[in-house]
Amino acid sequence: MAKRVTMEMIARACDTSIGTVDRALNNRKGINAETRQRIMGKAEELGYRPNIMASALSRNTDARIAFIYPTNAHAFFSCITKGIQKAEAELSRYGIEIDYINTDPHDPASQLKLLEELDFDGYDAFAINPLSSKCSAFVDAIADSGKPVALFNNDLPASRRLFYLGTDNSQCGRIAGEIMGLIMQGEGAVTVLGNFVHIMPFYERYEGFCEVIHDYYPNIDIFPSSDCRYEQDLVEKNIDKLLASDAKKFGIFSTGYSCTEMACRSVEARGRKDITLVGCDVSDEIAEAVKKGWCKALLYQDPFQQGYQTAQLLARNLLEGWVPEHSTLSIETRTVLRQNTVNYSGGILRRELFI
Amino acid sequence: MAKRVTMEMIARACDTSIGTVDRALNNRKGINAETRQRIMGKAEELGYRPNIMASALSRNTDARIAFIYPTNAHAFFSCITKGIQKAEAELSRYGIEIDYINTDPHDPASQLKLLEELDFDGYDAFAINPLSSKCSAFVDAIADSGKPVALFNNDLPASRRLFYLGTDNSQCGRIAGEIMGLIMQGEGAVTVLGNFVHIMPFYERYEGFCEVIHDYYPNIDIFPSSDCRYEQDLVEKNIDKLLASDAKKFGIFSTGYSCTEMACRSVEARGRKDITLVGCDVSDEIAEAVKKGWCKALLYQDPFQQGYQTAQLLARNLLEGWVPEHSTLSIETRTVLRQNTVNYSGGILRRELFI
DNA sequence: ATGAAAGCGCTAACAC
DNA sequence: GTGTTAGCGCTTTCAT
Repeated sequence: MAKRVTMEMIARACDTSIGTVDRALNNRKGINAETRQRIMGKAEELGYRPNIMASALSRNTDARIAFIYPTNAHAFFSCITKGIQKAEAELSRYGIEIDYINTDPHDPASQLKLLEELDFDGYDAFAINPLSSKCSAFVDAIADSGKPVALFNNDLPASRRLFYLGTDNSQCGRIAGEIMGLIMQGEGAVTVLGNFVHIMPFYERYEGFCEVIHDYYPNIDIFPSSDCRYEQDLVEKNIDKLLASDAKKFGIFSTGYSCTEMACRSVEARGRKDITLVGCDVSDEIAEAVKKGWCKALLYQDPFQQGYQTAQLLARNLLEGWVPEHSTLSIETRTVLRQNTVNYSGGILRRELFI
Repeated sequence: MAKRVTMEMIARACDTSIGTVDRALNNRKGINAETRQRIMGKAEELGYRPNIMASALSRNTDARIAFIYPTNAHAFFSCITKGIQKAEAELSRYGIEIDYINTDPHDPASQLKLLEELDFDGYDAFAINPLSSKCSAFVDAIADSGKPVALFNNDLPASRRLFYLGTDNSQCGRIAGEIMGLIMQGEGAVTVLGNFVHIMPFYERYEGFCEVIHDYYPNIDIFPSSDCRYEQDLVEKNIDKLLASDAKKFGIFSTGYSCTEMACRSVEARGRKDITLVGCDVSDEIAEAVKKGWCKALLYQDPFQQGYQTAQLLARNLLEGWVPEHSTLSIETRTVLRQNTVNYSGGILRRELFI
């Protein structure tokens, strides 16, 4: 092992005690400002890097991370949870504990209420999937108290988060546009389904999609579509409108899991494999539709990774003071086609086989 | 922190000393067989799990992993190295060191020679990308000595490796077939390029590809192609033959980075964007061809992950005795289209932005 | 074959 | 504000 620089070496070099070095290095109170400077300088000079194992061993008490995010029955959220749990299992050895604090995905207000009532002192770090821009105030308040807060799945760029981790929604839409254009060979009419009013990322996907169709496949017409909320009827109406046009080829880009499920049902009920359906997210029902050919491709946000990586990175910040170079961290959107739906089970990339 | 079971607790419960518990738990010599049994039983009963931090701290000396794999100038190999290096940086804190032992990718004999001469005693674990089935003997010899050996990128299923980690080549071919079928709308003629004689995985990709074309797109003809080795001329000849047919649409599946580069050049030189070219791996040149539309899609093996994960998992085995549930671990093949080539730079998924 | 004890590098509690 | 010291859970060496 390369000779490791220890706190004791710094103490000797500065002609002081290891206790004072500890105070300086860890920003504790009760230390003379210039002593701190001197020690920090020496540590830098010697290339000191804390031994996190000794640290965790000595601390002998867990750090707690609060994971605040919505859940419901859909696989998307349970995959996030599984990812966090995997990280938790790995991190428990390093004295990190995680609390799961869930609210309803469709009720931003309940998340805000929860944040208002939460005892922040009980936690050392926070990971939040914010449902509303009003969460910013809480993020900033926590950050002010010196504790790290990570955002995932949905960003609040104006907040003082340590980092945001998620997929690039615009690129998701762009890839969908590319697949659509390739399969439709640059001609026909398409429509985009989504719950645009309620869910911000859907709009970003829509924009990315339109950009690509516009730039690379200008002969494909984009039919304006009205919001689908969570209603099959509205989906049918939009598809009816699309099919009523005199185009030769038809395409549908569905920007979220719920409308993807509805679109799959609709295309299957109509028995129209000639329609190029491209969707988002994976569930067992959606995967089945892809296997049978009703849906041609899916864009996968890898929710498991979103949970796992957020937890891991936050732990790294806690354990070794790591900070990201970029405050926005992305998970690459994966493309799922018929031949790799087998990798997905319960809407999740099968982690018993895949790393 | 949940009350952790320590060696001291086991020692007390067994009315023996912590030193003896250490001997039992870590399979050291100099301990009575039944004492060992008793201690192991108690440890199991109490749910003992070693504290790897205390262990590493106390050991105060590094474990060494030998990484034996081929390299040349191509991005594919440098990405593997970058992945290993990332793992190394993370693992150095846990007393793990890595040695990089490289040979020429096209010279299996030199790798064998190296294995013959290597001092196995200098290492605690081994990660090997084997170039020949003759490596099996070394894998087994090392395994017999009780040290873990992981294989990556290329498997030797008959060997006594701890695990194999890589992509599913058959699925890579299947996905390529799917993309080809979708874009060609199920009709036309395709050929498959590769270096089949020398490189085993290429053949697996070929088979997967043919399966899908056969099962789902039976109206696409597959033209037999002769081996391309590393020669542009041979690629041109194969493509000439393909184009000489009376098919309306043409497709090319290229099974490795070198023939993908050559195929991109050929398609561009011919100015034939109508040819559906699907390739494997990413380099700057290949990415450029995708951006410009000469190549429609790439299948990416994520060499970075292959290196990174192999190192991480081997370390986990060393530090905490982890063993995989399945001895074959896969990295999911990624699909790269024009809209996500920007994520790749120097043939690698940009890790400064992407997790 | 077994036990005792000295650390590994750090934190936290206490003394000055 | 600073120094001292007792552990954290384990490995390793030295007695027995």
